[in-house]
Amino acid sequence: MTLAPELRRVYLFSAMNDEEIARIEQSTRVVNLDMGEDLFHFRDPCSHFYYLRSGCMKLYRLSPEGDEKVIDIVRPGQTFAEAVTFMEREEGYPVTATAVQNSELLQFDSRTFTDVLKQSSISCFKLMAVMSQRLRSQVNEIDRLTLHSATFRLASYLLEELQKSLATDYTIQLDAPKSVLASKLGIQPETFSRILNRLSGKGLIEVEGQAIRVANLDGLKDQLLESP
Amino acid sequence: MTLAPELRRVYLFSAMNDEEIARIEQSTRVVNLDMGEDLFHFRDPCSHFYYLRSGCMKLYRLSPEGDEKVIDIVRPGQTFAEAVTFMEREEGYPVTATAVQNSELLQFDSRTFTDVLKQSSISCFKLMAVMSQRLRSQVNEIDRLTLHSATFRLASYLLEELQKSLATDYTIQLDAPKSVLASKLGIQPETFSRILNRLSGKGLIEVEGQAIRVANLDGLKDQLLESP
DNA sequence: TTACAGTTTTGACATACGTCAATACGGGAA
DNA sequence: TTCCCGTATTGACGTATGTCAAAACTGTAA
Repeated sequence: MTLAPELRRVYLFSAMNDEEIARIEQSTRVVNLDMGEDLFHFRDPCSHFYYLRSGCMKLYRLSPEGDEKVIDIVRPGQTFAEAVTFMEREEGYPVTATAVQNSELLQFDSRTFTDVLKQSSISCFKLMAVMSQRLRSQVNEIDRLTLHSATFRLASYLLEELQKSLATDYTIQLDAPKSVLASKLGIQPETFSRILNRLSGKGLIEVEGQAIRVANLDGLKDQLLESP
Repeated sequence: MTLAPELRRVYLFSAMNDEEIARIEQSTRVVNLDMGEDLFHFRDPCSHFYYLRSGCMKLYRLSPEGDEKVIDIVRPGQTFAEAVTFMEREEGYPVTATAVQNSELLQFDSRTFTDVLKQSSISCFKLMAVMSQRLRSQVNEIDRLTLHSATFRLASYLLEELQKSLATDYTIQLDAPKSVLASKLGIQPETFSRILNRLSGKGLIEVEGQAIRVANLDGLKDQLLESP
Protein backbone atom coordinates (compact mmCIF):
# COMPACT_ATOMS: atom_id res chain seq x y z
CA MET A 1 0.00 0.00 0.00
CA THR A 2 1.29 3.43 -0.88
CA LEU A 3 1.78 6.22 1.58
CA ALA A 4 1.91 9.03 -0.95
CA PRO A 5 -1.67 10.27 -0.57
CA GLU A 6 -1.26 10.44 3.18
CA LEU A 7 2.08 12.21 2.89
CA ARG A 8 0.56 14.85 0.66
CA ARG A 9 -1.81 15.79 3.41
CA VAL A 10 1.04 16.37 5.85
CA TYR A 11 1.54 20.11 5.88
CA LEU A 12 5.32 19.85 5.72
CA PHE A 13 5.17 17.93 2.47
CA SER A 14 2.24 19.72 0.95
CA ALA A 15 4.35 21.74 -1.47
CA MET A 16 6.20 18.80 -2.91
CA ASN A 17 5.92 17.44 -6.40
CA ASP A 18 5.48 13.78 -7.28
CA GLU A 19 9.15 13.06 -7.47
CA GLU A 20 9.88 14.66 -4.14
CA ILE A 21 7.03 12.87 -2.46
CA ALA A 22 8.33 9.65 -3.91
CA ARG A 23 11.75 10.21 -2.40
CA ILE A 24 10.28 10.94 0.99
CA GLU A 25 8.06 7.92 0.71
CA GLN A 26 11.06 5.70 0.05
CA SER A 27 12.58 6.75 3.34
CA THR A 28 9.41 6.45 5.38
CA ARG A 29 8.80 3.66 7.86
CA VAL A 30 5.71 2.90 9.88
CA VAL A 31 6.34 2.59 13.60
CA ASN A 32 3.98 1.13 16.15
CA LEU A 33 4.36 1.74 19.85
CA ASP A 34 2.57 0.27 22.80
CA MET A 35 1.54 2.55 25.59
CA GLY A 36 4.59 3.32 27.65
CA GLU A 37 7.11 2.49 24.96
CA ASP A 38 9.86 4.96 24.18
CA LEU A 39 10.47 6.29 20.68
CA PHE A 40 13.74 8.08 21.32
CA HIS A 41 15.66 9.43 24.27
CA PHE A 42 17.07 12.75 25.26
CA ARG A 43 20.45 13.15 23.57
CA ASP A 44 20.07 10.19 21.25
CA PRO A 45 21.72 11.04 17.95
CA CYS A 46 18.91 12.48 15.90
CA SER A 47 18.34 11.24 12.38
CA HIS A 48 14.57 10.97 12.09
CA PHE A 49 11.46 12.96 12.66
CA TYR A 50 7.88 11.82 12.97
CA TYR A 51 4.23 12.17 12.11
CA LEU A 52 1.68 10.87 14.59
CA ARG A 53 -1.11 8.95 12.91
CA SER A 54 -3.00 7.84 15.97
CA GLY A 55 -2.50 7.62 19.69
CA CYS A 56 -0.68 10.17 21.80
CA MET A 57 2.93 10.96 22.64
CA LYS A 58 4.59 12.90 25.40
CA LEU A 59 7.87 14.77 24.95
CA TYR A 60 9.70 15.30 28.20
CA ARG A 61 12.92 15.57 30.12
CA LEU A 62 14.02 13.95 33.32
CA SER A 63 15.36 16.04 36.15
CA PRO A 64 18.50 14.87 37.94
CA GLU A 65 16.23 13.56 40.69
CA GLY A 66 14.43 11.46 38.13
CA ASP A 67 11.03 13.06 37.84
CA GLU A 68 9.82 14.02 34.46
CA LYS A 69 8.97 17.43 33.11
CA VAL A 70 6.65 17.20 30.13
CA ILE A 71 7.52 19.73 27.45
CA ASP A 72 4.79 18.89 25.01
CA ILE A 73 1.97 16.53 24.25
CA VAL A 74 1.64 15.41 20.63
CA ARG A 75 -1.70 14.53 19.09
CA PRO A 76 -2.64 12.74 15.88
CA GLY A 77 -2.00 14.76 12.73
CA GLN A 78 1.02 16.55 14.14
CA THR A 79 4.61 16.17 13.13
CA PHE A 80 7.35 16.52 15.72
CA ALA A 81 11.12 16.78 15.94
CA GLU A 82 11.29 18.22 12.40
CA ALA A 83 13.87 20.70 13.56
CA VAL A 84 16.41 17.92 13.99
CA THR A 85 17.04 18.31 10.30
CA PHE A 86 19.16 21.31 11.15
CA MET A 87 20.91 20.07 14.19
CA GLU A 88 24.18 18.31 14.36
CA ARG A 89 23.47 14.64 14.64
CA GLU A 90 25.54 14.48 17.81
CA GLU A 91 23.61 17.23 19.53
CA GLY A 92 20.90 14.70 19.96
CA TYR A 93 17.18 15.06 20.59
CA PRO A 94 16.34 17.76 23.09
CA VAL A 95 13.70 15.56 24.74
CA THR A 96 12.61 11.99 25.26
CA ALA A 97 9.51 10.76 23.41
CA THR A 98 7.23 8.13 24.90
CA ALA A 99 3.81 6.83 23.92
CA VAL A 100 1.07 7.53 26.43
CA GLN A 101 -1.35 5.51 24.33
CA ASN A 102 -0.82 2.81 21.76
CA SER A 103 0.43 4.87 18.87
CA GLU A 104 1.06 4.61 15.18
CA LEU A 105 3.63 6.86 13.57
CA LEU A 106 5.41 7.56 10.35
CA GLN A 107 9.16 7.89 10.62
CA PHE A 108 11.04 10.07 8.15
CA ASP A 109 14.70 10.13 7.40
CA SER A 110 15.94 13.64 8.08
CA ARG A 111 18.84 13.29 5.63
CA THR A 112 16.49 12.58 2.74
CA PHE A 113 14.28 15.43 3.79
CA THR A 114 17.25 17.77 3.86
CA ASP A 115 18.19 16.74 0.35
CA VAL A 116 14.73 17.53 -0.93
CA LEU A 117 14.74 20.87 0.86
CA LYS A 118 17.97 21.87 -0.80
CA GLN A 119 16.23 21.78 -4.14
CA SER A 120 13.00 23.36 -3.06
CA SER A 121 12.79 26.66 -1.28
CA ILE A 122 9.01 26.42 -1.28
CA SER A 123 9.26 23.39 0.94
CA CYS A 124 11.76 25.26 3.05
CA PHE A 125 9.09 27.88 3.55
CA LYS A 126 6.63 25.26 4.74
CA LEU A 127 9.11 24.03 7.29
CA MET A 128 9.97 27.53 8.40
CA ALA A 129 6.31 28.29 8.86
CA VAL A 130 5.99 25.25 11.10
CA MET A 131 9.05 26.22 13.10
CA SER A 132 7.99 29.81 13.55
CA GLN A 133 4.59 28.62 14.68
CA ARG A 134 6.26 26.35 17.17
CA LEU A 135 8.48 29.16 18.43
CA ARG A 136 5.42 31.25 19.02
CA SER A 137 3.63 28.59 20.96
CA GLN A 138 6.70 27.97 23.06
CA VAL A 139 6.67 31.62 23.97
CA ASN A 140 3.10 31.16 25.06
CA GLU A 141 4.19 28.19 27.07
CA ILE A 142 6.97 30.11 28.79
CA ASP A 143 4.58 32.91 29.51
CA ARG A 144 2.07 30.53 31.00
CA LEU A 145 4.57 28.71 33.15
CA THR A 146 5.46 31.90 34.93
CA LEU A 147 1.91 32.82 35.72
CA HIS A 148 1.94 33.17 39.46
CA SER A 149 -0.68 30.67 40.46
CA ALA A 150 -1.25 27.12 39.39
CA THR A 151 -4.94 27.88 39.01
CA PHE A 152 -4.07 30.56 36.45
CA ARG A 153 -1.97 28.15 34.50
CA LEU A 154 -4.66 25.54 34.41
CA ALA A 155 -7.40 27.97 33.48
CA SER A 156 -5.21 29.46 30.79
CA TYR A 157 -4.51 26.01 29.41
CA LEU A 158 -8.16 25.06 29.29
CA LEU A 159 -9.04 28.25 27.48
CA GLU A 160 -6.27 27.75 24.95
CA GLU A 161 -7.28 24.16 24.27
CA LEU A 162 -10.84 25.22 23.83
CA GLN A 163 -9.85 27.77 21.23
CA LYS A 164 -7.65 25.33 19.36
CA SER A 165 -10.24 22.63 19.12
CA LEU A 166 -13.05 24.98 18.20
CA ALA A 167 -14.96 22.51 20.29
CA THR A 168 -18.64 22.52 19.58
CA ASP A 169 -19.54 21.34 23.03
CA TYR A 170 -16.96 23.06 25.24
CA THR A 171 -15.45 19.72 26.10
CA ILE A 172 -11.74 18.99 26.29
CA GLN A 173 -10.69 15.39 25.95
CA LEU A 174 -7.48 14.65 27.78
CA ASP A 175 -5.77 11.96 25.80
CA ALA A 176 -2.91 11.70 28.26
CA PRO A 177 -3.15 10.86 31.96
CA LYS A 178 -3.84 13.81 34.19
CA SER A 179 -0.45 13.49 35.76
CA VAL A 180 1.14 14.14 32.36
CA LEU A 181 -0.90 17.25 31.82
CA ALA A 182 -0.09 18.36 35.33
CA SER A 183 3.59 18.02 34.56
CA LYS A 184 3.23 20.04 31.40
CA LEU A 185 1.67 22.81 33.45
CA GLY A 186 4.33 22.57 36.11
CA ILE A 187 1.93 21.37 38.78
CA GLN A 188 1.99 18.33 41.06
CA PRO A 189 -0.74 15.77 40.37
CA GLU A 190 -2.19 16.31 43.83
CA THR A 191 -2.47 20.03 43.33
CA PHE A 192 -3.86 19.50 39.86
CA SER A 193 -6.61 17.36 41.27
CA ARG A 194 -7.44 19.87 43.98
CA ILE A 195 -7.65 22.71 41.50
CA LEU A 196 -10.04 20.79 39.27
CA ASN A 197 -12.12 20.20 42.34
CA ARG A 198 -12.16 23.83 43.27
CA LEU A 199 -13.11 24.93 39.77
CA SER A 200 -15.86 22.32 39.71
CA GLY A 201 -17.09 23.58 43.04
CA LYS A 202 -17.41 27.05 41.59
CA GLY A 203 -19.42 25.62 38.72
CA LEU A 204 -16.90 26.73 36.14
CA ILE A 205 -16.12 23.28 34.80
CA GLU A 206 -17.43 19.73 34.97
CA VAL A 207 -14.97 16.89 35.19
CA GLU A 208 -15.87 13.40 34.12
CA GLY A 209 -12.91 11.11 33.92
CA GLN A 210 -10.75 12.19 31.02
CA ALA A 211 -13.24 14.78 29.83
CA ILE A 212 -13.45 18.34 31.06
CA ARG A 213 -16.42 20.45 30.07
CA VAL A 214 -16.18 24.18 30.45
CA ALA A 215 -19.52 25.12 31.92
CA ASN A 216 -18.91 28.81 32.42
CA LEU A 217 -16.49 30.26 29.91
CA ASP A 218 -16.58 33.82 31.17
CA GLY A 219 -16.25 32.70 34.74
CA LEU A 220 -13.13 30.80 33.79
CA LYS A 221 -11.72 33.82 32.02
CA ASP A 222 -12.33 35.84 35.13
CA GLN A 223 -10.04 33.45 36.98
CA LEU A 224 -7.22 34.93 34.98
CA LEU A 225 -7.92 38.41 36.22
CA GLU A 226 -8.47 37.88 39.92
CA SER A 227 -5.61 38.90 42.14
CA PRO A 228 -3.36 36.33 43.84
CA MET B 1 29.21 54.51 4.84
CA THR B 2 28.28 51.06 3.69
CA LEU B 3 26.80 48.36 5.86
CA ALA B 4 27.67 45.46 3.62
CA PRO B 5 30.79 44.27 5.47
CA GLU B 6 28.92 44.26 8.74
CA LEU B 7 25.96 42.44 7.20
CA ARG B 8 28.22 39.71 5.89
CA ARG B 9 29.26 38.92 9.41
CA VAL B 10 25.66 38.42 10.52
CA TYR B 11 25.16 34.69 10.51
CA LEU B 12 21.77 34.92 8.83
CA PHE B 13 23.24 36.69 5.85
CA SER B 14 26.51 34.85 5.71
CA ALA B 15 25.54 32.71 2.73
CA MET B 16 24.43 35.59 0.54
CA ASN B 17 26.12 36.79 -2.61
CA ASP B 18 26.90 40.40 -3.39
CA GLU B 19 23.62 41.07 -5.08
CA GLU B 20 21.59 39.61 -2.25
CA ILE B 21 23.57 41.49 0.36
CA ALA B 22 22.98 44.64 -1.63
CA ARG B 23 19.23 44.11 -1.60
CA ILE B 24 19.22 43.54 2.12
CA GLU B 25 21.41 46.58 2.62
CA GLN B 26 18.94 48.72 0.70
CA SER B 27 16.21 47.82 3.13
CA THR B 28 18.28 48.23 6.27
CA ARG B 29 17.88 51.12 8.66
CA VAL B 30 19.90 52.01 11.72
CA VAL B 31 17.83 52.48 14.85
CA ASN B 32 18.99 54.07 18.07
CA LEU B 33 17.14 53.63 21.31
CA ASP B 34 17.61 55.24 24.68
CA MET B 35 17.42 53.09 27.73
CA GLY B 36 13.79 52.39 28.44
CA GLU B 37 12.57 53.08 24.92
CA ASP B 38 10.33 50.54 23.20
CA LEU B 39 11.16 49.06 19.82
CA PHE B 40 7.91 47.26 19.16
CA HIS B 41 4.94 46.03 21.13
CA PHE B 42 3.23 42.73 21.63
CA ARG B 43 0.79 42.22 18.74
CA ASP B 44 2.12 45.09 16.65
CA PRO B 45 1.91 44.09 13.01
CA CYS B 46 5.30 42.58 12.31
CA SER B 47 7.25 43.66 9.28
CA HIS B 48 10.82 43.97 10.54
CA PHE B 49 13.43 42.05 12.40
CA TYR B 50 16.60 43.22 14.06
CA TYR B 51 20.28 42.87 14.76
CA LEU B 52 21.62 44.30 17.99
CA ARG B 53 24.88 46.16 17.49
CA SER B 54 25.37 47.41 21.00
CA GLY B 55 23.41 47.81 24.20
CA CYS B 56 20.88 45.33 25.50
CA MET B 57 17.23 44.54 24.83
CA LYS B 58 14.58 42.71 26.79
CA LEU B 59 11.74 40.79 25.14
CA TYR B 60 8.75 40.39 27.39
CA ARG B 61 5.03 40.17 27.86
CA LEU B 62 2.75 41.93 30.27
CA SER B 63 0.38 39.96 32.41
CA PRO B 64 -3.21 41.20 32.72
CA GLU B 65 -2.24 42.65 36.08
CA GLY B 66 0.45 44.65 34.37
CA ASP B 67 3.67 43.07 35.56
CA GLU B 68 6.13 41.95 33.01
CA LYS B 69 7.41 38.50 32.27
CA VAL B 70 10.75 38.61 30.47
CA ILE B 71 11.00 35.95 27.79
CA ASP B 72 14.49 36.72 26.61
CA ILE B 73 17.41 39.08 26.96
CA VAL B 74 19.19 40.03 23.74
CA ARG B 75 22.87 40.86 23.63
CA PRO B 76 25.04 42.51 20.99
CA GLY B 77 25.70 40.35 17.95
CA GLN B 78 22.36 38.60 18.11
CA THR B 79 19.45 38.90 15.71
CA PHE B 80 15.92 38.65 17.00
CA ALA B 81 12.38 38.36 15.70
CA GLU B 82 13.64 36.76 12.46
CA ALA B 83 10.78 34.32 12.58
CA VAL B 84 8.31 37.09 11.83
CA THR B 85 9.20 36.53 8.22
CA PHE B 86 6.89 33.56 8.27
CA MET B 87 4.08 34.90 10.28
CA GLU B 88 1.04 36.63 9.05
CA ARG B 89 1.61 40.31 9.41
CA GLU B 90 -1.57 40.57 11.50
CA GLU B 91 -0.50 37.94 13.95
CA GLY B 92 1.84 40.52 15.33
CA TYR B 93 4.96 40.21 17.42
CA PRO B 94 4.70 37.63 20.18
CA VAL B 95 6.48 39.93 22.64
CA THR B 96 7.30 43.55 23.40
CA ALA B 97 10.90 44.72 22.90
CA THR B 98 12.42 47.43 25.06
CA ALA B 99 15.95 48.72 25.48
CA VAL B 100 17.44 48.16 28.93
CA GLN B 101 20.51 50.11 27.88
CA ASN B 102 21.09 52.68 25.21
CA SER B 103 21.09 50.49 22.14
CA GLU B 104 21.99 50.59 18.50
CA LEU B 105 20.27 48.24 16.11
CA LEU B 106 19.94 47.37 12.47
CA GLN B 107 16.39 47.03 11.23
CA PHE B 108 15.65 44.73 8.31
CA ASP B 109 12.60 44.59 6.15
CA SER B 110 11.15 41.11 6.43
CA ARG B 111 9.51 41.34 3.01
CA THR B 112 12.81 41.92 1.29
CA PHE B 113 14.40 39.14 3.26
CA THR B 114 11.63 36.78 2.23
CA ASP B 115 12.19 37.64 -1.40
CA VAL B 116 15.86 36.83 -1.13
CA LEU B 117 15.11 33.57 0.64
CA LYS B 118 12.80 32.47 -2.12
CA GLN B 119 15.76 32.42 -4.50
CA SER B 120 18.25 30.92 -2.13
CA SER B 121 17.70 27.71 -0.29
CA ILE B 122 21.16 27.97 1.23
CA SER B 123 20.08 31.11 3.04
CA CYS B 124 16.92 29.30 4.04
CA PHE B 125 19.14 26.75 5.70
CA LYS B 126 20.93 29.43 7.65
CA LEU B 127 17.65 30.75 8.94
CA MET B 128 16.38 27.30 9.76
CA ALA B 129 19.55 26.59 11.69
CA VAL B 130 18.95 29.72 13.73
CA MET B 131 15.34 28.82 14.37
CA SER B 132 16.11 25.26 15.37
CA GLN B 133 18.76 26.53 17.73
CA ARG B 134 16.25 28.88 19.22
CA LEU B 135 13.70 26.12 19.60
CA ARG B 136 16.23 24.07 21.48
CA SER B 137 17.12 26.85 23.85
CA GLN B 138 13.46 27.53 24.49
CA VAL B 139 13.07 23.92 25.51
CA ASN B 140 15.91 24.46 27.93
CA GLU B 141 14.12 27.51 29.17
CA ILE B 142 10.87 25.66 29.72
CA ASP B 143 12.73 22.90 31.48
CA ARG B 144 14.44 25.38 33.73
CA LEU B 145 11.31 27.28 34.61
CA THR B 146 9.73 24.17 36.02
CA LEU B 147 12.66 23.32 38.22
CA HIS B 148 11.12 23.13 41.65
CA SER B 149 13.10 25.72 43.49
CA ALA B 150 14.11 29.23 42.58
CA THR B 151 17.63 28.48 43.76
CA PHE B 152 17.84 25.67 41.21
CA ARG B 153 16.73 27.96 38.45
CA LEU B 154 19.26 30.60 39.32
CA ALA B 155 22.10 28.13 39.71
CA SER B 156 21.17 26.50 36.43
CA TYR B 157 21.14 29.88 34.72
CA LEU B 158 24.54 30.85 36.04
CA LEU B 159 26.04 27.59 34.89
CA GLU B 160 24.52 27.95 31.43
CA GLU B 161 25.78 31.50 31.05
CA LEU B 162 29.20 30.45 32.13
CA GLN B 163 29.30 27.78 29.46
CA LYS B 164 28.07 30.10 26.76
CA SER B 165 30.55 32.81 27.45
CA LEU B 166 33.49 30.47 27.83
CA ALA B 167 34.44 33.01 30.43
CA THR B 168 38.08 32.99 31.29
CA ASP B 169 37.54 34.32 34.74
CA TYR B 170 34.25 32.70 35.79
CA THR B 171 32.56 36.07 35.82
CA ILE B 172 29.11 36.79 34.46
CA GLN B 173 28.33 40.36 33.55
CA LEU B 174 24.65 41.17 33.92
CA ASP B 175 23.94 43.75 31.28
CA ALA B 176 20.33 44.09 32.35
CA PRO B 177 19.06 45.12 35.80
CA LYS B 178 18.76 42.26 38.24
CA SER B 179 15.01 42.64 38.28
CA VAL B 180 14.94 41.81 34.57
CA LEU B 181 16.99 38.71 35.05
CA ALA B 182 14.80 37.75 37.98
CA SER B 183 11.76 38.02 35.79
CA LYS B 184 13.34 35.86 33.14
CA LEU B 185 13.89 33.21 35.78
CA GLY B 186 10.39 33.55 37.12
CA ILE B 187 11.53 34.91 40.46
CA GLN B 188 10.59 38.05 42.36
CA PRO B 189 13.38 40.61 42.72
CA GLU B 190 13.31 40.25 46.51
CA THR B 191 13.71 36.51 46.33
CA PHE B 192 16.40 36.88 43.71
CA SER B 193 18.38 39.11 46.01
CA ARG B 194 18.00 36.74 48.94
CA ILE B 195 19.18 33.78 46.91
CA LEU B 196 22.28 35.61 45.74
CA ASN B 197 22.93 36.36 49.38
CA ARG B 198 22.56 32.78 50.40
CA LEU B 199 24.84 31.51 47.63
CA SER B 200 27.41 34.14 48.58
CA GLY B 201 27.15 33.05 52.17
CA LYS B 202 28.00 29.51 51.14
CA GLY B 203 31.01 30.82 49.25
CA LEU B 204 29.73 29.57 45.92
CA ILE B 205 29.62 32.94 44.22
CA GLU B 206 30.79 36.50 44.75
CA VAL B 207 28.48 39.32 43.83
CA GLU B 208 29.77 42.77 43.05
CA GLY B 209 27.18 45.01 41.56
CA GLN B 210 26.37 43.80 38.06
CA ALA B 211 29.10 41.18 38.10
CA ILE B 212 28.74 37.68 39.48
CA ARG B 213 31.82 35.56 39.85
CA VAL B 214 31.42 31.83 40.30
CA ALA B 215 33.86 30.98 43.03
CA ASN B 216 33.06 27.32 43.40
CA LEU B 217 31.83 25.73 40.22
CA ASP B 218 31.36 22.23 41.55
CA GLY B 219 29.62 23.52 44.63
CA LEU B 220 27.19 25.36 42.42
CA LYS B 221 26.56 22.26 40.38
CA ASP B 222 25.82 20.38 43.57
CA GLN B 223 23.03 22.85 44.24
CA LEU B 224 21.24 21.25 41.35
CA LEU B 225 21.34 17.85 42.94
CA GLU B 226 20.38 18.57 46.52
CA SER B 227 16.86 17.69 47.48
CA PRO B 228 14.13 20.29 47.96
C1' DT C 1 -16.71 -12.40 39.70
C1' DT C 2 -12.21 -11.22 42.20
C1' DA C 3 -7.58 -9.50 42.12
C1' DC C 4 -4.18 -6.43 40.85
C1' DA C 5 -1.55 -2.40 39.17
C1' DG C 6 -1.78 2.14 37.89
C1' DT C 7 -3.88 6.50 38.42
C1' DT C 8 -6.38 9.77 40.97
C1' DT C 9 -8.08 11.71 45.06
C1' DT C 10 -8.12 13.12 49.90
C1' DG C 11 -5.85 14.38 54.20
C1' DA C 12 -2.39 16.54 57.23
C1' DC C 13 1.53 19.24 57.54
C1' DA C 14 5.80 22.11 56.51
C1' DT C 15 7.95 25.68 53.95
C1' DA C 16 9.72 28.32 50.11
C1' DC C 17 8.20 31.99 48.05
C1' DG C 18 5.31 36.10 47.22
C1' DT C 19 3.70 40.29 49.13
C1' DC C 20 3.84 44.68 51.34
C1' DA C 21 6.59 48.16 53.44
C1' DA C 22 10.62 50.37 54.86
C1' DT C 23 15.40 51.23 54.30
C1' DA C 24 19.83 51.35 51.89
C1' DC C 25 22.53 51.87 47.91
C1' DG C 26 24.41 54.01 43.61
C1' DG C 27 24.98 56.85 39.83
C1' DG C 28 23.91 61.06 37.39
C1' DA C 29 22.92 66.20 37.57
C1' DA C 30 23.72 70.55 39.36
C1' DT D 1 29.96 67.99 47.35
C1' DT D 2 24.60 67.27 47.88
C1' DC D 3 20.25 65.96 46.09
C1' DC D 4 17.38 62.82 43.80
C1' DC D 5 15.41 58.85 41.62
C1' DG D 6 15.50 54.22 40.40
C1' DT D 7 17.25 49.83 41.78
C1' DA D 8 18.40 46.72 45.25
C1' DT D 9 18.17 44.97 49.85
C1' DT D 10 16.28 43.63 54.33
C1' DG D 11 12.48 42.58 57.41
C1' DA D 12 8.06 40.56 58.79
C1' DC D 13 4.27 37.73 57.63
C1' DG D 14 0.66 34.80 55.19
C1' DT D 15 -0.39 31.35 52.03
C1' DA D 16 -0.40 28.51 47.94
C1' DT D 17 1.74 24.63 46.84
C1' DG D 18 4.91 20.71 47.57
C1' DT D 19 5.50 16.58 50.20
C1' DC D 20 4.50 12.26 52.36
C1' DA D 21 1.13 8.80 53.21
C1' DA D 22 -3.10 6.49 52.84
C1' DA D 23 -7.38 5.56 50.70
C1' DA D 24 -10.48 5.41 46.62
C1' DC D 25 -10.99 4.68 42.06
C1' DT D 26 -10.46 2.56 37.20
C1' DG D 27 -9.63 -0.56 33.93
C1' DT D 28 -7.73 -5.04 32.66
C1' DA D 29 -6.75 -9.84 33.18
C1' DA D 30 -7.51 -14.04 35.24
